[in-house]
Amino acid sequence: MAMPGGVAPVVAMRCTNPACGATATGGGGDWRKGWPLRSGGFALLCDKCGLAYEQFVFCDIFHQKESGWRDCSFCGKRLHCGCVASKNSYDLLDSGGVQCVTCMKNSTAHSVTASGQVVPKLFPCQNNLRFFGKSDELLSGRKFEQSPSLMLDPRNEDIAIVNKSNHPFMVKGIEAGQSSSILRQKEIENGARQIKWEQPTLSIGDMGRPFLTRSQSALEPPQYTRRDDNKDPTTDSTTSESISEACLSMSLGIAHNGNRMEATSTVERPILSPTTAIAEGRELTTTLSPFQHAQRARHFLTRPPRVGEGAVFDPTKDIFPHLRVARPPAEGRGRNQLLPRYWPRITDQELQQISGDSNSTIVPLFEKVLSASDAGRIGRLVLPKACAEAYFPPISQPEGRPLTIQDARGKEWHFQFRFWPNNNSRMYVLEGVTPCIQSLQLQAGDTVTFSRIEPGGKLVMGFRKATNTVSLPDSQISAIANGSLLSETLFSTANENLGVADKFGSRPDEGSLQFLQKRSRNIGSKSRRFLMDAEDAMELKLTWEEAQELLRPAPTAKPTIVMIEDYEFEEYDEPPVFAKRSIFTIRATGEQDQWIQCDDCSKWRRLPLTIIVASKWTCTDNSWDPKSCSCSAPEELTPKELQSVLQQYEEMRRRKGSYGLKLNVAEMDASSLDALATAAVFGDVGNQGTASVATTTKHPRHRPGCTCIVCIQPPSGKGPKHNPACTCNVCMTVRRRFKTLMMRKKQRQSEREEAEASKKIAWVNRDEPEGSNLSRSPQTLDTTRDSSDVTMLDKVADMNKGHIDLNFHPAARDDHQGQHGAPQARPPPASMMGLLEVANRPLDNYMKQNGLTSLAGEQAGGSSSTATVPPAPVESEERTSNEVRVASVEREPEAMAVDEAVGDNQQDKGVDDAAVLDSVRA
DNA sequence: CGCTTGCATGGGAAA
DNA sequence: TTCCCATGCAAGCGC
Repeated sequence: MAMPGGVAPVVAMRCTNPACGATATGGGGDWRKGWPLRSGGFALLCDKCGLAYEQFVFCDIFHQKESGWRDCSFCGKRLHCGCVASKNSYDLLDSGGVQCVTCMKNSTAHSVTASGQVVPKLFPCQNNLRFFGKSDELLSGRKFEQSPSLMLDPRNEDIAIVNKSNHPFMVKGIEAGQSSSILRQKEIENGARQIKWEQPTLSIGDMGRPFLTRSQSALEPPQYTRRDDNKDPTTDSTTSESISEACLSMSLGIAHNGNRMEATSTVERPILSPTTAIAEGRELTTTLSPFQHAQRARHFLTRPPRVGEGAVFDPTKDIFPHLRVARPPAEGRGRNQLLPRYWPRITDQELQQISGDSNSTIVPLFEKVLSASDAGRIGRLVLPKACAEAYFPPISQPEGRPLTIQDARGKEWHFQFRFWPNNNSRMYVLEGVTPCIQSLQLQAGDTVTFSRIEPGGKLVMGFRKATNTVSLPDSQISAIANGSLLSETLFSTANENLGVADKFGSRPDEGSLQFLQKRSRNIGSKSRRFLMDAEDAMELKLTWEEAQELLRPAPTAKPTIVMIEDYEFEEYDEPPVFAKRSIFTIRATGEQDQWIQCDDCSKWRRLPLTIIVASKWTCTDNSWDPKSCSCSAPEELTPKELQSVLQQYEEMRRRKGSYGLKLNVAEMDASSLDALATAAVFGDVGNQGTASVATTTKHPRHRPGCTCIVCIQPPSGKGPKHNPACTCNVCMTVRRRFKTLMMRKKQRQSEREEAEASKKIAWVNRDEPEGSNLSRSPQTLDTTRDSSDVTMLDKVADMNKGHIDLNFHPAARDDHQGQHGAPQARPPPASMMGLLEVANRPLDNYMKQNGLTSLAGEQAGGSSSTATVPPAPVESEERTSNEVRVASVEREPEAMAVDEAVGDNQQDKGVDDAAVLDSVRA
């Protein structure tokens, strides 16, 4: 395209940060989106200046992002962020910063630099004329005298050309391909968003301010003036117009141009590039939310929009019908506008599935992520007040009215729609949802969507299992905010491994999802309103296991010992720190090492156990071993050893992951102690191998290797602080459950005693001398299992299925022994840490080495089992790693049994831990 | 004793 | 500061 004035532009991008001003030609820089420009689009920042966008985070119309406050660039007045945007308490400045309302009145003839320097208004501007950069420099011309530059707004693809006369002018749609490709590449490289710029129906800048530019053409004088100065008098009745209102006027204006009034969003479809709308959805909702249009324009509208006719804003429909984008509800009569987290995210495919082949159309109303109480047995689903009042029949009495809602399969569910008076307000609930929830197998974290079929107005509900999503465009910020996606993101890795599909009404891998949802519940519910950037979400693509591997107690943290149910726990006041992943190994001597990989040469170096290394570590940081403080130094481990260690490490992680994923929710309750059992397993392994991987699930407040109950629970940040006499609900429930279990156990045992009376002799013949179980060495266990062992293992397998067979108890064997000998006194109750001492010698060694209080030792006095257990033998070092691995695999069911058994044991210290261990190790 | 029901409470998001 | 809403909790009820 010929450039105006015949100037051959040099494509260059200039950092909009006045403090930086770096210019890159040809895309050599690394650019990112900066602060929003009042005229739409965003400033352009280079990586050189290192200016994070978050530093300029501001509140948009929907308050999706807040940073608390900003200072007026003129007077320094502190402007509190948030609602001030919609109240027009400040105005955005293209050079960054904001301008308070007072200064706005005085600044019509000014422009301003970010530093607060007031400069005269820059230049007469034609349509779409825009300036990015330091206005003072532009005026002085010192930067642009020598070479004309193009400054590109990454969103707008509008190019401001500055020629020697310092008159920038905008060229739309040209060179954008070249320049935007740079940005596109950078965006993709950064992984922040998968933005596709290929199909700009209009320029991207128009996407960000879809109607502004076009209307500016019609409405604005050819000047670079404040938006507020160019209000459409027919629609702007107030002196303080927000961006959205400006957009409203634009949309209506376009609606007048031939589209139906109702279809404010229909109007947008041909305007918006779907891909861009997705990518820039946040800005889209900021500047031009159809829902906001609907809200604001409600009094203009005479008919509700019809989804099936394309009335509902659906930026993905044309090209990405399968993408899930939060759609603002098409309508709403509620006084309050619907929060984005309730915006339905129904794909067209799902809409099609609901409506079937009929001519009916679906109006997505809202959705809600089920909370624990929603999905619980109580059968009440709390409805967002605004949604209930907007979309459900009005009710005046707390008793409410019956409501029939059809699910996607056509089945009708009858609920009671009612409310409770609550703080001079109402709390709306759907009662009787349990059958529906159970039928659809919904759980906390899943999402229920509510829609309406038109004509007829019948309510329909769909559901969506909490699952992973593909790339996370900004437009789904609202979805992130609603928590489900957060949890989805958090556990996306596991989900991806499972190949979980997200289908409307489908049933993806339920067991795994249950696991994930169970685990994500605590996070999701608490983080429901958390707000993250897509980048943050990317960063959080970790499983809990992975996250915990990176969490360590702060080096300076001193734990305080608290007693809970007679067990000692370490409590750290300081938050955990993120550490580089390391591998702990145990030698045959019991000595443990920490291995860490150099980020430069990838060699593994030995570190002291107590060292916590930050995210990046190289050999040169190895001040503990002068021989290995250089990348040129040879690796201490032989390749074979290294391979063995890494294999075990990966195997451990893999098996641990798959093990967890196989469990259902109920099992997970008990198996949260898997680390304990796994540690026990590998503790044996450690005795058998040359260098074994010491596994642990690290709680952020505890040291590596700690296997106490706190460590093996998610890092909630709040450790148990219950005392033995605690009468809180949890403790009472736990005790009650234990009591029930014990009663059932006794009942079953008495029943089975009769049934098994005929088998006594056979069992007697098979029984071994007292204490044989505990006195066995691990290798004996592996190699000399007799049939009774097999039987026991079968029972262990049953336990692994989630059924805690309380009859399977060494006490039963004792009973058998008692049949042919003197009745034996029941072993004194052992502690969980007694189990640990038996099964986890190396870890205990580790704890001692690290000066940790030996919980096992604390409990050993009262545990006969620990007293009778000989030290785990050290196996020959000739044993290969493969053998070690096999041994660990064989013992995995036992570990799982320990999970269950110990899990129950926690409920009451009186449980016969030693007996459980007997049975597990038998 | 367990379940249901109705209300209270408190954290946190929104205004 | 207001208000939403997830959840706790106690009273009532039925088995």
